[in-house]
Amino acid sequence: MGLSKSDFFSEEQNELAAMLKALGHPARVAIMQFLVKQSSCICGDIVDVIPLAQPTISQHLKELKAVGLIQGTISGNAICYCVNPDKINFLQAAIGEFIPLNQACDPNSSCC
Amino acid sequence: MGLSKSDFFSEEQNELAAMLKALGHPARVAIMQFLVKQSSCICGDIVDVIPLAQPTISQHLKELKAVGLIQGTISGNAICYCVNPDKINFLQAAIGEFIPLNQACDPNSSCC
DNA sequence: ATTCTTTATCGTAATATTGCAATATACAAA
DNA sequence: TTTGTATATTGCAATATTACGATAAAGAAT
Repeated sequence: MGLSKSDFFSEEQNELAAMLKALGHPARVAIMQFLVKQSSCICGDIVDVIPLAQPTISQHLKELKAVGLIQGTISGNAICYCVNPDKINFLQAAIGEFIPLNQACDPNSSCC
Repeated sequence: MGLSKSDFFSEEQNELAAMLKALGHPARVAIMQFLVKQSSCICGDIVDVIPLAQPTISQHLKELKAVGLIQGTISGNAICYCVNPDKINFLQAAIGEFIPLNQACDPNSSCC
């Protein structure tokens, strides 16, 4: 159906999935990397760095903003985007929970 | 177009995005959480835990397997899935790089 | 006021994803 | 060999995503 049965899953599962999904596109990964590299939020030149049309970039930024991974504030003419470290920390911790602490069989064993 | 211009982006960007995308669905998040909770790869009962039809679960497992996040080995009749900690570690490190080290403006400043 | 610059929105075509019923495959058990 | 159990594949309908041209909106600069 193309629609996930998000009603069943928990709030946490849905939010985590939404954030991961937002990052699950090379253009958005590239945007994040660029913003971090700037180490400041003097922005507006993302379009020059990524070979996608301006409306497309705007759309990708919107998606990253929607899940809180980046923030944008109006600065006169331009808009100033920067990464929200809190969300990244949350993501990193959530991913860390996917590491099995005491996995009974290691990936090289006969089982896995 | 629905097709990302993945030719432009680097191998790393594409691979990272693919892994994040694979996790970007609540059902697949739930599968990962279940596999980790098992702390062993005695599997086969994922279908009982997640309210999706067996072919749908199989498809989700296939996607997680395709990016290497999980591994499955045939164990007689059933198939034994378990998490690949290496890939999780890779992901966690990659996400960590999204944290701005010396961001010139903090999210509460006038800028961001 | 007009023009330029920057970002957002709308509309839309191409493609991808999600979900499942039906069916296939593969091994185990009887 | 037949039956049962576990997983995969196929086919398809519903929906979502991606990309971009055209256009709008909003402030800056002249």
